[in-house]
Amino acid sequence: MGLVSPLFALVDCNNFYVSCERVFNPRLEGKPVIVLSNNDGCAVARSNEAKALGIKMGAPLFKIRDRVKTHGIQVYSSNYALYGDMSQRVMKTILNFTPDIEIYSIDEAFLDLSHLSRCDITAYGRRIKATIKKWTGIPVSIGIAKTKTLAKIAGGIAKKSQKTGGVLDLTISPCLDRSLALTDVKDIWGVGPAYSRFLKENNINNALQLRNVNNNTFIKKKMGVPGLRLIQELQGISCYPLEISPPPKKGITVSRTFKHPVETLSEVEKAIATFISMGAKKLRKERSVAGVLMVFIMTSRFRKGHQYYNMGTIRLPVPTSDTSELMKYAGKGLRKIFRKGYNYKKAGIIYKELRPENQIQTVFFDCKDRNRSVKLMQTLDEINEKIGPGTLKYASAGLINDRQWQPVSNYRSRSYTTNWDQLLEI
DNA sequence: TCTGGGGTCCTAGGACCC
DNA sequence: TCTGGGGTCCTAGGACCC
Repeated sequence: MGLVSPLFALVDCNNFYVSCERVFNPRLEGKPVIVLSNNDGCAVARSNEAKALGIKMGAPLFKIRDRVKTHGIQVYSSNYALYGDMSQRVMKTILNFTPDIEIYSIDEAFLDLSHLSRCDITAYGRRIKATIKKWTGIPVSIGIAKTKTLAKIAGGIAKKSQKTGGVLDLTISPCLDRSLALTDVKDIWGVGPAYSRFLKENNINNALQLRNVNNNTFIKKKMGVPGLRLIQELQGISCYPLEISPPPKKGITVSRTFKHPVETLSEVEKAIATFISMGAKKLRKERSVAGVLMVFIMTSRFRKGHQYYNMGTIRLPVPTSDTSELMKYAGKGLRKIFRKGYNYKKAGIIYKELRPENQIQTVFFDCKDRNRSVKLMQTLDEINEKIGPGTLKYASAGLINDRQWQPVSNYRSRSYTTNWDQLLEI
């Protein structure tokens, strides 16, 4: 530690969701393809061809229907079972090269390459890229640099520039400055719309200009401590180390936008009950219990006029991951915030103050039989694991066909890799 | 009548990420 | 008509305490 100066690589899957669909449907190669968010709402992944047609990230499907039609854009509902499984395959492939990997998101990983001999770094990157493509079918770009922020910039250029062949090492300085000058501030990791506007108002337009800023207090005032770290990272001083084992989660959220607005308390109750159950399952998978439960409901933020948003917070007497107990409290919370006369478009639950399940302190007057509840939940999870999700559930979540709020996905591909009934046919 | 200052904790909101 | 979901961190301001 500390003897070797750090060297990071960022492995970033290209248009990940689209690439996953292409692995199992090669006819999509070379065609414009988009993958939609929940409820087939917005485009959340676009192939290069779709980007070239001007389809923006997050564009609502109903606004791009005409282009979809005229250009024959291939449309897919998101298939998270497939993407999650493909992600695992990519990460396992990387682990064949080094154990020092931080899985940063479903389609990105940081690698620590500090201990590698510096002369053949780019060749090493190319081997990783070729192996991932060969073993999983997923194309990736790789950026290499002294800090994570610089590796992100390198990866961004590697993805766009044909010349790099998908791998760019920015440790060599003339190349570094040129790349920074070519990087718009809005494309820097950690710079969003607000900071981008602020920087441009002050004539800081690219990453090189930001790196060379000498008035730190003015940055600190507007962008806080993260702003200062950002500049350091651009200067090659690493502020964000590799995090090999992920820190424990601080909260678990389950929320959905309803395709059709929901008016009645009983409909919202069913949705909330379902979210409680989904979230409780996640809690148990993490071997955690929640100390605080929050319930929220809201009307559409795109609608003019009467809006309503509210959140109910409930401190649980004893932290728990028991579905029926959580449902009881969620119902109370919901009834506190529910108002008649609104069209609700979205609702959700949040579990907070998570802690390991083996650290619960019971209160003296706790009358619930906790051992029995733990056994019941284990049985429930096992049955749903074996026979299929949703085999056993609580009646309060509603029966399959009376859920008006339930999501739609009209363009779903099959779960090629995770469901025996949906394997690829040849 | 004159009425301090420092510390902690909590929460809401803003900013960012994918 | 139709507009995603799940996270993190930081900061400012209020409540409260001594």
